[in-house]
This record gives sequence, C-alpha cells and structure tokens, in this order.
Amino acid sequence: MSDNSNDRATIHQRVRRQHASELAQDYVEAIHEIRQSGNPVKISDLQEIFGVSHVTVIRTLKRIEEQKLVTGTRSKEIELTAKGKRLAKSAAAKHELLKSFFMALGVSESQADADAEGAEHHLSKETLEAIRAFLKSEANV
Amino acid sequence: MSDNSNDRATIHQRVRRQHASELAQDYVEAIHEIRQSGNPVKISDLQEIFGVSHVTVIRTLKRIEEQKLVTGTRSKEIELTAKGKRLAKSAAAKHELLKSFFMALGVSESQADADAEGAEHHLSKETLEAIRAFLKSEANV
DNA sequence: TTCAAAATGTAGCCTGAGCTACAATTAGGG
DNA sequence: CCCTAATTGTAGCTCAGGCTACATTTTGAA
Repeated sequence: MSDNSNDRATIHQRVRRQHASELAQDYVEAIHEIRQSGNPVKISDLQEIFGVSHVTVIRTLKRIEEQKLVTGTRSKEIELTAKGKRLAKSAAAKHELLKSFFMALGVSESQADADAEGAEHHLSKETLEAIRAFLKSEANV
Repeated sequence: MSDNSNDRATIHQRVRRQHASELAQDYVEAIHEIRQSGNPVKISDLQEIFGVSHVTVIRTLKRIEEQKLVTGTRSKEIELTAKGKRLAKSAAAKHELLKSFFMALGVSESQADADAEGAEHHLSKETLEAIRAFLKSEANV
C-alpha cells in the first residue's frame, strides 16, 4: 500500500479498463464459436447475437481488426488472429467456469449464463482461482 | 425457451443496460458514504475517489441530477434524493455481500473488494440470493 | 436469367464519459 | 484585508458505441 493515497481510484480505473475491452472479448468469443461450427462469419450473425444494428457490427469489427484480433473484415473472410484466438479461448473458459459456478450455487442455467456474461470481465485471476478450487472441492464431496 | 430465436441478444442488451447505470450507482454509493460521515459532498472528493478530472465529476453529477438521484449540484449542497438513497443502499449491500463472498472463497480482502466493484452491477436477484444462502450455510458449519 | 429480398457498406447523427486549457470563485494564512 | 492556493465552472476536444436513412452488392427462387 505504501502510498495508499488512492486505492479507491485505482479500483475504478481498473473497472473502466475492463469495460473498454469487454466488447472486443465478446466479439472474438462469438466469432470463435461460429468458426468452430465450420461456418463463415457473417455480419448478420453477429448482428443477431448482440442485438445491435449491422452498422454497429461493421464498425466494431473494424476496431477489433485494428487491435489485431481479427483479419479480413474488408474481404468478408473474417478470421481470428492467433492473438484473437487466445483471447477467445480464455474468455470462453472464464464464461464456462463462472456459469458452472453459479449453477453449483443453485442458480438456474439460463440465469447463470446471463450473469456470467456480465461478470466474466470483472474477476481477477485470484478470484477465478478461488472459484476453480471451490468447484473442485465440491466435486469431491 | 419456446422462442429461443434470441436469448443471446437479450443477454447482451441487458449487459449494455447494466453498464449505462453503473456509474450512477457508484456515484450515489460514494455520495452516501460521504454524507454518512457527516461531511458535505465536494467535487474534489469524488474526483479523488473515481480518479477522474473534476470536469468529469461535474458533468456526471449533472446527469444523475437529471435522473433525480441527487439534488443541489448547482448550489453545491449535494444531497441524495429518496430514490438516490435507496439505490445507494442497495448498491452498497450488493458490494458488501459480494466482497464477503469472495473472501469466504479465500480471496484476499483487497482483491475481493476490487472484484466486487466490477461484478456487483451484473448479478441478478436470483444469483445474489444464491450467494446469500451459501454464506448463511457456511456460517452454520 | 431476372429480379426481389437479404446482406453489406456509407454518411452522418447522438449520447456518455473521458480529457486539457482557461476563467472565476472561495477560503485561509500572513 | 489581501493574496495565493484550492476549488469549482466553462469551452471545446476525443473516442466508443449506439442509431437511421440511403446506397450497393449478393444470392436464390421463379
């Protein structure tokens, strides 16, 4: 702590950073899923998934292309980069972990899924580890 | 599920709505704390707490005044409205609940606090109830 | 093969939430 | 009482992420 002058601010700044990267994560996660199923990625798919206009999808794709997470937005052969794939997998893993966790606490599947979506971007490695450990101990009961 | 055509979109729309109201909640929470301590609410306090410029604080205060959560931003006698007070209390309660929960899982206090800040805005009543129940059962061990 | 519907792209708008630079006000110590 | 420092306010900028309206391009069925 030493300084201590501003733990509070640091926490809020972290949350703001998390928000800034959420959409990108959600997009690569969705794209990854679609590619896994063998289909090409269509703007209209993403439009459906996120419940936004196709225009918003196009602009978001361009942004995440700039961040080197996907390629081919121009040529309509949208693919994840290695970086994108890594991010997608880690996001999906967090999502699954959280969802199982909530379900283990007795939450319904649909609600667990919805809450996981919101919360997955805000948990530290430490907390995720604690959750993993909890699920593991539960399994051995 | 019946329809099913668009659960995905609904989930994302919910997250967007949550984001839109997060800042307001954080502000009333902070203001409530300051008022509880008996002090007047100063722009500079909020600036410190959130780690943003005083300009951002002023603009945000005006916005939440429009939402009838606070009064007196003009006259510098900032107070929560009844609505604001209710929101502040419920936000604080969620925060505390989540923080204790993470700590019960073995997470350090500082990390539990930080993660609770991010996650508190994304959990449904159902999940919060499940967490409450879990903590209660833990307590009786 | 044609032609209507679906998909994609462009232009331009809005709001929220951040910023700096500068101006005005308020408060406290000398 | 005055003058400096702290606080608050204004103007005007940026970017992200929504939107509608209006092309254009692609595609599939008749």
